[in-house]
Amino acid sequence: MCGRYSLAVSTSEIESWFKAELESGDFSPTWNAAPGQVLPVMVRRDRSWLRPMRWGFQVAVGSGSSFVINARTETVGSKSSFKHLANGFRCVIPSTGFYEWQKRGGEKIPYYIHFPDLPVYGMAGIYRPETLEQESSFLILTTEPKGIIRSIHDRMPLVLDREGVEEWLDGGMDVEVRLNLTEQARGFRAETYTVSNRVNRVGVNGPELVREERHEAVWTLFD
DNA sequence: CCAGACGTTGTT
DNA sequence: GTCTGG
DNA sequence: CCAGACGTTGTT
DNA sequence: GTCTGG
Repeated sequence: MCGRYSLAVSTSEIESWFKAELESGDFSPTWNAAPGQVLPVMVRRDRSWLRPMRWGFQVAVGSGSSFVINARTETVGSKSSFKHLANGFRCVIPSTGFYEWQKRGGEKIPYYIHFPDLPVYGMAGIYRPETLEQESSFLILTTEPKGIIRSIHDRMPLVLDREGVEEWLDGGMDVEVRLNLTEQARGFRAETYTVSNRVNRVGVNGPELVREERHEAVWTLFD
């Protein structure tokens, strides 16, 4: 699953990597992007835009509702809550790395995961457009973890390189077909290591959050 | 038409 | 609220 | 994702 | 246990 990530680059670097223009506002680099925050998200209209959106939204479930921050790639195209968004409101969330918590005994140990060959990348997402009642908000799609990441957690975000970003945003294909295409292995390295549990506190931020405590491995993401 | 499900984890 | 299944 | 709160009155 | 806030 993906519940925290870093976006440790300036707005202008995001604009240039994604060839997109910021619609409004400004963003500082962050090493602790968390659900509930407003973050830059790429959408495609006439051209590519970076739009401020809130991470997560309420989904009706049972008689009540739940705050959801992820959707499974396996089911996003068929679940009633997400199907319409997956077909019409796809987006890409800029990122420079993400965190996963490994359960070890009763402890949860945070790992930072990033890609040395892909220092900036996108995560596939869907979003709810702005309405009179509610601001725009997004979810991050999750998938089966690949390679070394399997030893940390059983889900991870759907990571997109430049080509993947185009495949996810472009064209008129059915969302199931599109996901199959987007999930094709492309083979780049993932570096993973444990970090300080200071990242647990959403109010804490700074480059020290991604400082390595214990190195685990550099491995191929897709094998 | 109505009834029932509808999201993610992780744990048992 | 909205979709699927019957 | 994690952290932290989680009830009611009435009074200041 | 469950909800809210970040």
